[in-house]
Amino acid sequence: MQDADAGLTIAAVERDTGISKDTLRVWERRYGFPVPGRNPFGERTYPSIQVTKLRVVKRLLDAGFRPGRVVGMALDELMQLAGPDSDRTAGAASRGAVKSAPDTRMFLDLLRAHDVEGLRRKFDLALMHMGLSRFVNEVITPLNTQIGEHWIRGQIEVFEEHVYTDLVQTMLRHALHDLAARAQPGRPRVLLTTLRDEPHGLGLLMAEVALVVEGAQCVSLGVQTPVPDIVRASMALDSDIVALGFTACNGPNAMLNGLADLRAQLAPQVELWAGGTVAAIGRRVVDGVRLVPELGQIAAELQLWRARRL
Amino acid sequence: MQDADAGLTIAAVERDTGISKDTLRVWERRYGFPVPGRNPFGERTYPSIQVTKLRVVKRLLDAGFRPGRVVGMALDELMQLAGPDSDRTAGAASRGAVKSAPDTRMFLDLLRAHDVEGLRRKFDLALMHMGLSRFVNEVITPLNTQIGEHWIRGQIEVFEEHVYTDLVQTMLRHALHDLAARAQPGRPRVLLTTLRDEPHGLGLLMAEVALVVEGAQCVSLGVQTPVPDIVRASMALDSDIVALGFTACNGPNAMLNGLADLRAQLAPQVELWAGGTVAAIGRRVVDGVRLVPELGQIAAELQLWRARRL
DNA sequence: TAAGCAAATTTGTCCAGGACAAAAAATTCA
DNA sequence: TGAATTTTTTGTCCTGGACAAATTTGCTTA
Repeated sequence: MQDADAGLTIAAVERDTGISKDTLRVWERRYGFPVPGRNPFGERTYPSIQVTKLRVVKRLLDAGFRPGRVVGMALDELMQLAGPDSDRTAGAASRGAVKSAPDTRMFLDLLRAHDVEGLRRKFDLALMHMGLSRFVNEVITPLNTQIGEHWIRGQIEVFEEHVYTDLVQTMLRHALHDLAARAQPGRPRVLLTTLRDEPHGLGLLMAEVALVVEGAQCVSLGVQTPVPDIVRASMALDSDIVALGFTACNGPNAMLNGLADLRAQLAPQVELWAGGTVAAIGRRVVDGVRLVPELGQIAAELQLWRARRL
Repeated sequence: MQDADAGLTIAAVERDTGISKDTLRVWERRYGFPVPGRNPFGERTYPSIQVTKLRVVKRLLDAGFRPGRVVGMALDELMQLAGPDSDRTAGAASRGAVKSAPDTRMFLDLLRAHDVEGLRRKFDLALMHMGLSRFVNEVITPLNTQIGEHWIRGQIEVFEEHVYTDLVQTMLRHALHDLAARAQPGRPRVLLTTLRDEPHGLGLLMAEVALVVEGAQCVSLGVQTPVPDIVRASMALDSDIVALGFTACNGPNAMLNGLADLRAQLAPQVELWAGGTVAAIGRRVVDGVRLVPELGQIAAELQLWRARRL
């Protein structure tokens, strides 16, 4: 029965936005936003309108903007900023949007109409019709790109994105299970995971599919494995390749440090592959790390690996 | 290059244990534990042995002990306290551990021998042999419990737990996909997810299986959905029930606040169910929230719901 | 012009130690 | 014995200062 204007506590805002209490207080001190009210005990209470704005700000930060530039702006300015391709995102985004199959549109429409059952059926149909590889390359990959762009601009609901991710995950794992049942023990043995601060696992799953289809033997640790544990796993499982997934949502430095750390601790004969949105890495090359930015390259890379092994 | 004894930062410990920075500092001040070292910048660095103890302490707190009693104890005393069913935990724990099929042992051995392929095959075999419901109830549930206990005591590698989670997730999603293909549109419509600071999705997946088997129509948002987005989703998808998953990894207060928030914002006719390790909640009851601590209760709860609807 | 390097700025996280409400335990009283 | 009160425990919030790491800016050199 709480009043809409009662406002959220700082802990609630941290939960809702993912911005830490420390950061919320320091923004208030430095940028004059947010400006919460106070309850009778002197504790901050954030009106929901400010929380909304905080959510938009957070999205822009994840897209590469800096707080000093955006925290002070008005809400509608922020929306506008997220709209057209802004200088920061232009590089990665427009290059990815090459050509989306015409029917991508249909899947998106179903998602936005919240017809989950329909979407599920259409996915099944498409998979059956196209086969796994083409399904991943021609449906899922372009959909990911489009949804990513909508996400940046706040043109898609958080929960819509969640529904999509969960659905696709089920599709891919279903396929993986069937493939694994038929798999022959073979090389290379690939260990898949993401670093500690990378919570997105869809790309990883897609990579696993691509690898298994090509006859590699995969073990996935899921997301967010600390570096020392990746090292231990690669030893225990005797892997030939450690494949890491990345997205744009974390600063490039976190990536680079993690990669360098891992490379240093990994046995030298174990290869380290980095996939996903590694555009940011492209500039500064890390020694001993193979970049595989596109799913399509995985087959070729595997052939190269096998050739190298002869 | 990092030393094993370098120690974790306070933020890392918060992530690992679920104990907030504020609480960690105040324990140090009040109980003299933990006693982190300091790095050259005066920042706390927690040796991993202390983090291990903190994990055990956290477990005991969630089971109902009070900090004043346990924070000062030695590690082996704590283990002893945590090991056998202690007075406090007797209720919830022993009921869950009813009888672990003798072959639970076998799965664990395969996992700890890092025989991923073997584990996968044995899982498949067991599923085929027992059927989905029994597989979940008699294999996965006890395995989860056992792995959870090993985990607390540091008797299992992080990556082993990751392998297990990924494997089970694939098994369950494979089954869910097959079920969904055959599903009839029906009631209730259930929306599944976890709150923002709950990253564990296995329990949620198991609940989804249990619900779908009983003829409910499920949409899962995966893990870590912010409260406002859960509300929007439940409206957009016209759900009858919102089901949240919990584990012990977050403080009971975070849960309770999140639940209360959500209940207040959700349409009144939508039921709110909380499942998983809700032992901590049991004491303080939240109005308008149904507690479903055991998977086995889901079928009965659904019957009740259907009866209520007549 | 581009590239390398140093200085300045931005930004998130940490710290200390005080305060206080809510929950739990202990005590008192009927 | 049980209900009502007081005391203790405990988590979270507060202020405002500090600082390293990351980034940008300005300057110099090939």
